[in-house]
Amino acid sequence: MEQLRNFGYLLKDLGRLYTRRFEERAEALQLTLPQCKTLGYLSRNEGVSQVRLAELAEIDPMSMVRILDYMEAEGWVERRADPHDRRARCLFIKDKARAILDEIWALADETRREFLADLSAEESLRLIDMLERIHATARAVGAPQTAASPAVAKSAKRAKRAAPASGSHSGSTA
Amino acid sequence: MEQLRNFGYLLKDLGRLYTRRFEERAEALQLTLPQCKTLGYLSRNEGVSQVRLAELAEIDPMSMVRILDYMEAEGWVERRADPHDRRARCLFIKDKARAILDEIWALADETRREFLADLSAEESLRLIDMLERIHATARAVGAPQTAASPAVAKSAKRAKRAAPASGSHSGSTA
DNA sequence: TTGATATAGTAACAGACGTTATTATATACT
DNA sequence: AGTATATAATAACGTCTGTTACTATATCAA
Repeated sequence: MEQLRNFGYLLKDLGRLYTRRFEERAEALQLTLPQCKTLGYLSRNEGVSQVRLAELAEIDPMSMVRILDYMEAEGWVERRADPHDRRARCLFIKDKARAILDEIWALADETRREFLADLSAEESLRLIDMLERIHATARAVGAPQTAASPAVAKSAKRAKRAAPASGSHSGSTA
Repeated sequence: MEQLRNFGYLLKDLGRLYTRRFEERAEALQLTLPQCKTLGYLSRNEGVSQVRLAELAEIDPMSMVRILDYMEAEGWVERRADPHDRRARCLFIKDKARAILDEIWALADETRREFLADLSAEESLRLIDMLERIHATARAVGAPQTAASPAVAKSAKRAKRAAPASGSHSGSTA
């Protein structure tokens, strides 16, 4: 009963640990997990726009901008103008990136294997299946204003919950 | 085979979605997930020091400082001087916090139930069991310099991977 | 056409989190 | 006692991620 309460933290922490471990392995490449993921999706969908790629990889478009900024600057990917839409860019991966795709898969495999070491092959599959089902549920719950909503817009402003850098928590702060 | 590669991202994203959902529910309290977790552990271990609480909750000590800074400023917890060690502080929760502990458990239960809605009770238990086993593995892997290591210290500096705020690849585009 | 609205991409800002360095005090060693 | 080392807490800093607002272009309606 007690550990049920830790469910959320378990997820959060596992994500953190996995990311850290993966990026530790990928240090020679100087690429983060989201960057690698982006490269993976792009390699199978060259020519797409940024929004499209963001959709495919389920990454926030603004984050995608930053990922691409870095990867373009480092010569992993290329942004070309879209001949049909002057707002859009078509994305391509460069040879430098193509050359390391296999290495990225290998790193991901290693890391996953390491994490799943205590589980049987069958358990691993069931685990991933369950995680995917939960993920589908979670995504549905998280974005409820897709279909029929009176366009009310949720505006509840979030107050700061972090302590100010320094100085204040003596004053009043609010 | 393909989805196996998403394992890490699945974890990361589930953690993100869970945290978001929980904090959405907890908005009236103005408490984040780590803050709630801290409160939970503190309620069962009043009088401990910050490092000890950080250990118990498996939260980085520096993060714990910030969590407590906020919660002290808001009147959820109290830091008292330790009579036996002038460096340390003894931590206590205040009545304001004690009054909402049950509410926090309820929020956590609701959120977890929501996420696990598509799984049978038995599956949920197995899932959590597997996640905990993975977590143990992951933590062991992540912190290998516990026992016998020649105190070499890992110093590999990480270069910046984020694109600089602006300026560099600007030139024409801006 | 002209005007309204949507969309692609981005800039600027804010919050959360991790890392390293610093200060005060405690403990161990000689 | 006197020096070295460890520890509790924190400050300062940097990166990552999310949010909001803005610009340029496209699409739709009259």
